Amino acid sequence: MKPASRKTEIITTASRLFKEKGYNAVSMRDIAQAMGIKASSLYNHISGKQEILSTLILTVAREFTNGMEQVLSKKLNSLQKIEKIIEFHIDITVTYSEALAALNNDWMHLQDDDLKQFVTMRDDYEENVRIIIKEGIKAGEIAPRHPEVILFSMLSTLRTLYLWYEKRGKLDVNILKRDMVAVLLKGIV
Amino acid sequence: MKPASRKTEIITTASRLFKEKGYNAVSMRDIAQAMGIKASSLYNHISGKQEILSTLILTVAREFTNGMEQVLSKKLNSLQKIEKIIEFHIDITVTYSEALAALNNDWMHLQDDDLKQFVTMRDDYEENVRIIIKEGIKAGEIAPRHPEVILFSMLSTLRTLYLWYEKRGKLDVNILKRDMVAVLLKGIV
DNA sequence: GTCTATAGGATGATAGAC
DNA sequence: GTCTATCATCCTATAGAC
Repeated sequence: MKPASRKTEIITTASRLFKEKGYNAVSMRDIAQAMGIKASSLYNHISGKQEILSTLILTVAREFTNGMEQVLSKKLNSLQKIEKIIEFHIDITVTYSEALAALNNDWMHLQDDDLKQFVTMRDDYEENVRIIIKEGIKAGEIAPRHPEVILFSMLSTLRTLYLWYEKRGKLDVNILKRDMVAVLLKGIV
Repeated sequence: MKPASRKTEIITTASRLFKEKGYNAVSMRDIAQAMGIKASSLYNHISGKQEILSTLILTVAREFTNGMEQVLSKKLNSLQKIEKIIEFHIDITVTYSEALAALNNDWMHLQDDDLKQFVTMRDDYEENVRIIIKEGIKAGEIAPRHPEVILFSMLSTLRTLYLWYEKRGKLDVNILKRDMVAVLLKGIV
């Protein structure tokens, strides 16, 4: 294991604590204590608490945006696109499971331009999934149900996967992808 | 509209603010200001901030427990039970949409016995759904996929419905129930 | 790169007047 | 039932010694 930079260490330590208690319930003293140093020492590596939050959230948000761009750039039908989306969601969840807690629960504590960037990325992302679902319904690949219900059901499952992945972490990622695609696409009946 | 008691007014005001920013980011001064009074006046009606949180969360948690008891008391097959669960989740979401934010995101800030009560109710609830799914698989009513994937997919969709219900609030509750049952049971294909 | 000390402000809660 | 005044504590962040 290569020794991570101090800044990286701060961010990963903070993300673990944010996941447990949320951004506002974790103090700079908490983060420092978990690292065995004093709160004031943190400021030698980061500009403040906000930098931790925006680094965490925007890094992962950009991963989602990249994943979506990859999917859109390929010649696939709607169902294949949705399968790919499910798969890269699972990949991102496995890689960034702690940061996803902050992204889901603490994004509203971002400030100014960071907040705007995040909201734009999130809305664009959602709109792209919405378009894919509507195209799929029009093409007869997806059942003609309310597109918003499909969109919501799919995204809420994928967005909260991080909460659940660790508990049942023994599950192989490929089995998870296969079963998740099956459950979301074909239901449980 | 009957004038709600001051205590009720505090709790509903707080729940709205908690939903926007989370328990720890909302101060007693914020709650008071939203009601047009001073923070110190709140303490004539409630014992403290913790009482607001535990009232909010435990009230809704008991609704879920009641709903589950109702379903378990009836002679239904597994699929019928799951349909009923989806339906009462939607009913609770419509009635308590703001409190559900606190239940989902701020339950870890409950203290002592309130925290224990909540965790017990949540775990019991989850275990009951798990048992129903496993029975359904055994009876051949539910597809033989990983029960934990089914459990998670269903509960994560239902638990975060509150986030989404208001945005698309025009949607009729009965249409929502019908489409949600269809999407969760039969998938989107 | 970490420390001690501390500034400057917000927070939950209480006491007591009206 | 609400107010003003206040306490004790916590918070983020900075200054400066080592």
